[in-house]
Amino acid sequence: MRSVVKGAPGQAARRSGEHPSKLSVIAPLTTKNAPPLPLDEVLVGDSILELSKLPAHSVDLVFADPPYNLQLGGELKRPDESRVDAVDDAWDQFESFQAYDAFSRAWLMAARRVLKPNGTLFVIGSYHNIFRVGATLQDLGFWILNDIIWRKANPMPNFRGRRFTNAHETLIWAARDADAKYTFNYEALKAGNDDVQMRSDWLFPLCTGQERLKDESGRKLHPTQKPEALIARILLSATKPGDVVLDPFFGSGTTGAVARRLRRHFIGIERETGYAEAARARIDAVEPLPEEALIAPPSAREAPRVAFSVLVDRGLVTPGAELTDAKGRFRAVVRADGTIALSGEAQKVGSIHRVGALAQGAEACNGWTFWHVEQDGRRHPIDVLRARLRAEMGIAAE
Amino acid sequence: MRSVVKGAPGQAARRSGEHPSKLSVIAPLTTKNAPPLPLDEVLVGDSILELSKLPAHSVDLVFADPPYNLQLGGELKRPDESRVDAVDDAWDQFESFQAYDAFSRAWLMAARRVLKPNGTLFVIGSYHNIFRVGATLQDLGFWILNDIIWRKANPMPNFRGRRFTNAHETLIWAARDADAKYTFNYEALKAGNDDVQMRSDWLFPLCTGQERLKDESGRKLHPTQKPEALIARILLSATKPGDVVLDPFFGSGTTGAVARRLRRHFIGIERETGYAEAARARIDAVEPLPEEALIAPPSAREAPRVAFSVLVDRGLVTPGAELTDAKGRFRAVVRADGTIALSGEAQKVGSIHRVGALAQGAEACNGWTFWHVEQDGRRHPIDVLRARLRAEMGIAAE
DNA sequence: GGTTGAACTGAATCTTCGG
DNA sequence: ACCGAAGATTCAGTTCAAC
Repeated sequence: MRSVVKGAPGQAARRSGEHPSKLSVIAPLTTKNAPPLPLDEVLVGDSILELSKLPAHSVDLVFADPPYNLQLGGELKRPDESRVDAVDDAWDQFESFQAYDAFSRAWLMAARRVLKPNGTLFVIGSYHNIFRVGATLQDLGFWILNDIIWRKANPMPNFRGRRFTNAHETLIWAARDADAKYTFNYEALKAGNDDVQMRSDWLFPLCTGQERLKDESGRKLHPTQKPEALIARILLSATKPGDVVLDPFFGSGTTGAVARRLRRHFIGIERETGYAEAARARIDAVEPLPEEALIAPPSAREAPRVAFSVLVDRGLVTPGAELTDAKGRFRAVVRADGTIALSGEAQKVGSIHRVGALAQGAEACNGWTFWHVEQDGRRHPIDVLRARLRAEMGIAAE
Repeated sequence: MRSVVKGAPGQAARRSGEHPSKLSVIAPLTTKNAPPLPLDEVLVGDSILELSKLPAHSVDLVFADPPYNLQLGGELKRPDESRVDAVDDAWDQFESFQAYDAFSRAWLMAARRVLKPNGTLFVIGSYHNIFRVGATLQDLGFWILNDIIWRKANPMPNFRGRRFTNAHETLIWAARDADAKYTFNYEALKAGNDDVQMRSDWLFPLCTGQERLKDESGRKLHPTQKPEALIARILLSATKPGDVVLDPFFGSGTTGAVARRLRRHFIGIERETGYAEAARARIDAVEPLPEEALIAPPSAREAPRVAFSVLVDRGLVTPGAELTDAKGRFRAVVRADGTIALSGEAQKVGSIHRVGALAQGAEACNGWTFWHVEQDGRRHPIDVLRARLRAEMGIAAE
């Protein structure tokens, strides 16, 4: 069985893939030694083993919700597959930490191999494990971008009254490499947050009620099912539609359900057949959102570059026209080649940015917002003209 | 020079000391190899060296704000071209993660030796260092009780729009040993938190304005001075009056100032003479709170929750009376059922807390301290009326 | 004296492209 | 890889000068 999200695997991968030149057009995701990406599937098996079968540099985001503590029954294994014995005295606690670190190291290394060079990783944990996971991922070369706090709106109280209510969990967001050009949908997040930057502390309720998967007897299916809103915030922050999201501890499949709804591809790895099957059924029932609902708001960073000279060429600014700053303190004249000349005693010629900086005695200046033209008796930043041209170009392109 | 907080060292230590049977009554804090505790002093020197000179098992709490190892790149400018005054001090520079881990291990081991068996440690950090510190302290045998998030009310934004606003720092609270019978003032914290358990996420503004120490030229004295409210929350949570609080990275002496105000003893260790001297002067200027203000509040059982409606029922507030905030900007009318109605165009009815929040456009509000009544031409918070009622009820019960 | 607005500031791992 | 230039980017405060 296979849940297929709209769009063939090849298309999606090509859309968001790095190094397109290295990929064959016929079989874009196949190399001699690696099978194609099992997109939108739940792989049943050991995380580290399954990760090792996937091609390198093939996923955009890893979301991981690894086991939190050391009392894992038979689940915790060393990289050599030997089992870690449960221990409870003080000396063996140290031994257990070491074993947990080896486990973290193994899956983080495997995940890092599978990540695209510009990919990022989110991992969630509590104070029991997150410090060890964080240190380990730093040691492996991941570059932390943020730590993020999931503030629980409705945490479980501390029944014995001996500690603070454990009302949060910690996420670490890290790039594969320090110099990665990672995806971060800054403008969209800000627009959805009352036009202020999204902070590193996120408030969400626990996964309860209808959203919480139940087994036949009405008991919760999975002990640590995460709220979909939390995963959605992650995918909307650090991926684009069509991107590939891998979850090596898939559990009840929240990552897959959210990915399908948001039109991202997913790859799930889950060791227990029961969870994997429940996840597949859950994901199949998800209706992807209409594509219009996922269109990102315009991002200045991603808009095509338009040189000031093009505005002159197209006649939106006439050579000889006068530019001023917002308050009319500085003046400059537009030249036919798209440079401008500062008016006054010391005439300087250069780009809108350079001359704007010179006028203010600053090191740098965004000429698009600094310089204004007068139209209909009012001053407008020349950025307005650029926006007008971009709009025309967009129409022309269609 | 020596700042002396009320109470002789020996008395205080006896009051809060573990294992009194092991201490001589004549010289309670002196053993053959260890000098007496330098209470309420700032020791100038290397943290690890100075810690090693102190007697073992002698302090109740360690608060540590170690270097964060920020690893900043070039300079950063705000969108308005002003320069961000970064932490570029030599003491924050480490060769590698390995070097930082060795440093953490050394000071944590030294701190652990000095802690009483039932003592606890708070350490604060950011994602740059906190994961390493957390893993190290677990390795050393500390037992984590909580991680705590300081949510900054007014963090510095992310100027380049490439990450989430780094709006929090992380504290780890750990016991010296897993079986420690540590101090946790659960009832007091709950009572001061509108009778709900104190959560692991704390909201405080940065240390700015009058509280921030400045040098002769008006620049901030120390780059990372912490808000007193944050340290006060820690001392009120995990120590009792007379306890000994040690801060191995004393800096501008916030821990000492708060300890003195709350009638705890402190020991500060600071490497830089300039900071140590400023800290001493700062602490000397602190007036300890009256002892009555520090007596542990009656437990929740003794001080039953009093609903606002009971104040109305008992006639301490009359239906129809007007409530205002401290500055008289918002007004509300008391209704007979104990709800209040916001005055103005859009009348809102609800609890004192809810309507207070609505008035300010805030998420939450403590109506007891927000709303005031006018008596004898002066405004008093309605919390005063609640206190009066509780006093009457107490008398009635006796 | 009160009000308004500009200036300043805070533990920050803070860009991208083309030559 | 390095370098220079284009060009994108801020929130909640406090302080202080100007009215």
